Amino acid sequence: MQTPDGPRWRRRKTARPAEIVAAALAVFAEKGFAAARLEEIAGRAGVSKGALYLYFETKEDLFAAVVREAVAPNLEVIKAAVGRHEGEFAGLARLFLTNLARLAASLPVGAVLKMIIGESRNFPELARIWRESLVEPAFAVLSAAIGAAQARGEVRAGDPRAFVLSLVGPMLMGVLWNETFAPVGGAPFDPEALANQHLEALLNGMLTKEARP
Amino acid sequence: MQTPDGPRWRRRKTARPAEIVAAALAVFAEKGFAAARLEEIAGRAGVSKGALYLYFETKEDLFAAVVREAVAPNLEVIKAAVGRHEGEFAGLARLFLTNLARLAASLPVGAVLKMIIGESRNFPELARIWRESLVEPAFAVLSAAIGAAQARGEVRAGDPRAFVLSLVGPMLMGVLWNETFAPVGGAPFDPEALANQHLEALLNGMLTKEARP
Amino acid sequence: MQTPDGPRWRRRKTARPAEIVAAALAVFAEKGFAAARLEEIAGRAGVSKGALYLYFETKEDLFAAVVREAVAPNLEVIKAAVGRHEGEFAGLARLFLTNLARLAASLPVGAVLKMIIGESRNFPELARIWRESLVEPAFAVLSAAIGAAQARGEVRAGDPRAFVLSLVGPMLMGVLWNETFAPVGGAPFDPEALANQHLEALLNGMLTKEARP
Amino acid sequence: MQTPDGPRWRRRKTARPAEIVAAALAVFAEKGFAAARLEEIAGRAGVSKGALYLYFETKEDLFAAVVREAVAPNLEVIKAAVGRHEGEFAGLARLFLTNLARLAASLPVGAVLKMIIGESRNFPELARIWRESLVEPAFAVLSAAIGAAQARGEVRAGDPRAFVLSLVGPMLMGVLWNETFAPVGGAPFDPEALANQHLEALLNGMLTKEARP
DNA sequence: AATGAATGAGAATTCATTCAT
DNA sequence: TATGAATGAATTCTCATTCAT
Repeated sequence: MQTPDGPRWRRRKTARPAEIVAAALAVFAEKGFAAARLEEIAGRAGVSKGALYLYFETKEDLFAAVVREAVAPNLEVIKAAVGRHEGEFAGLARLFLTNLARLAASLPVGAVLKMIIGESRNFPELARIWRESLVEPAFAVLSAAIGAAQARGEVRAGDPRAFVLSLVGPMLMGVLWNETFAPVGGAPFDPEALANQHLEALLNGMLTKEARP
Repeated sequence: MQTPDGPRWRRRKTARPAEIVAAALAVFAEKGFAAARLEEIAGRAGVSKGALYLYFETKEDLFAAVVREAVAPNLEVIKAAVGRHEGEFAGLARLFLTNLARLAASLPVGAVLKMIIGESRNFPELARIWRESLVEPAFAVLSAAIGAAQARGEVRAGDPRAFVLSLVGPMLMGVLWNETFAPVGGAPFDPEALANQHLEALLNGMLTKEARP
Repeated sequence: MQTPDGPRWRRRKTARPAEIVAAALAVFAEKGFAAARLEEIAGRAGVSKGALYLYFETKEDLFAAVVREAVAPNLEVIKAAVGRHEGEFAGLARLFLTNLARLAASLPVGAVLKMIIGESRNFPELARIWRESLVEPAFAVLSAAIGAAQARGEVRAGDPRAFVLSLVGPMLMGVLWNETFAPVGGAPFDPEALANQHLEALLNGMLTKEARP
Repeated sequence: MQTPDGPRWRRRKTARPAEIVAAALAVFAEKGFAAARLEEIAGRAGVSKGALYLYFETKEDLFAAVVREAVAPNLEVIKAAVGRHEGEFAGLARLFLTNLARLAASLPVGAVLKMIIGESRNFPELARIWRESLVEPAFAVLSAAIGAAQARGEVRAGDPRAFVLSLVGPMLMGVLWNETFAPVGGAPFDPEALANQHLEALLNGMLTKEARP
């Protein structure tokens, strides 16, 4: 069935599942799980409806694959941060947010986030996977680093987990904003600019030295 | 669910719509529009499926009512902030976040936010209503205040809109977190504590004076 | 409950069933049984939906009343014809068609006819009532008269029942036409003019003497 | 209804729509639009409910297809008559009624007629299509022929359109009778016999020469 | 492997009928 | 009597899933 000089065709075949998952991510993120139609996913992936069932047992199974797939690249960001446990907290923070901004530029972070938020109650299993394999590890790494920095007198007193939200919240809301309001006329945020400005403000204070009490 | 010898139902023409909208908000927020079943909404509101149609023409119409209804209480927060246009920016920021935290304690802010984010692509009209009647006004008030404070040398240089995200992003992510991960074992955030800690850190700097470059 | 000088009110009450039946005839004729909504009938009769059930057990019961009611006045036409059994056939035919035309001018003959035709398969009982109490008697009277006239050498040979159709068919199609095509731009037929012209043509020949073979 | 060891269904993409339309015509004619259940149509067509939606968007759409489809064969009758514009009117009349009788023998003319009459008020658009594409053209051809015959002194004076009703009314009432009363015990009319007898009577007079005034 | 016609369970919607008022 | 809010069975329509081709 396969000509020795025509590997293009075989490539295609191997890539099918990934193409389907990519199309599915787009549709699930846009419409939500229930409103997403398999026909549209198949169409965007360039295959027939029936073909989906050659690779995935059910719609839910496909959704699970999408979610699991989406975890992987994000793990890189954490690992990149984890690799530099030592040194000042500011450096870690900068590294983390910068990587997040870079990620947002190349991958549909907003879409994934929206999907997770939107479907967590309908698919607790997946929310758990996501939380346990990605979110909690990230929180743990960052809040541990913050705790250590506090012990060194480097970071002000306070709940480390809340500080994590202080750090990443604006970034995440930024990508969610782009996902939610940009399509209806909202000016989008540039993740990188947002990361830089927020970092300086949060670390050093949004108020000027003169304005502080 | 019902006393066997009591009346099978009771006339509640005036109270019904609000009860239905409340039940619908809960279900739509939990499941999303498409996965929400009218039977469940009716059940939670204590009426029959058919009764919904006495007050709302379609499922979509009910959803629109829910979304529109949810705007009003949030507008209060903005108005409360607008009342104190003068004075230092720090005061306005405190007032705003505090009100937001108070709101989150009494109303399902996270649920509403999640609903808007999740369905914005499926119901652009409603996303537009939200943006125009609530989100942009809030952004406008806050970024104007920030711009003025910058002119007075009170706030550091930077894009005022990005600063708005720096200010409210952690709060919003906090309520979204509670909505998303609390049901699967995530420790919830207390909105008030989050607001206070984030305010002090953002305004004055998360790093201690000694740690600053 | 009734002032001695205000019999209007009592009248109203007594008239209720008749008013309802009249409204129901109009709606059933216009929409057919299944598409007719009790709410519309009630509205046109100026009563509430619930009030219908004070006078009629079910929608079907109301429909039966309408059909039965509609039989009565038509019976008059037949009786008027029956009263003149003797004399020439032409006289009987004229009398019959003229009465039919007069009836059509004062009562919704077309609507009733349409209703009967449209619902006969869904309500065989009613079709049977209609046929046995009105249509067959009319056919019997007319075809008997035709048979007698044939025996007298007054009417040409042929199936008397088919001649009945020849006689009344155009009139009935005329009222059906007015019911069906007049609302979408068809020029309506005047029953009386139709009756007169058809009578002369049918009885004496549509072709002129010269044109006959 | 199905051999237990045969395939559960068979692909019939091309044949299906016509089969469905035929089944739908039968059910719509019998029950009327509103009372017709898609399940019954599907059942009679030998497909599932869902399959209907592969070919027709809605119940109304299917009904429209049925109505539109039913125009075509009837047009043949008119065309056949138009082909003989010249010659005596009697010949045209004979040709027309004979074709109509033949049509009634092979196609459910009565059912279609009943459907149109019954639903004209609920679907004015379809009544308009029927009137404009079939009924008025037929009326125009026949009344023009009658007018010409009158000018030649061949047909007695009178409104040509009314004469058209005189000509076709009995035939149409005959097929409607068969549709309406035959199922409840009424003796059916034979269209061909009816056509022949009516033609002779109408053209030459139902009364014998001796009986004429 | 791949297609897409066909299925059928499930959800929104309608409306005759009931019943608290 | 009279009302009309409330019910729930019935019907249309959708779409994940299956399976003949």
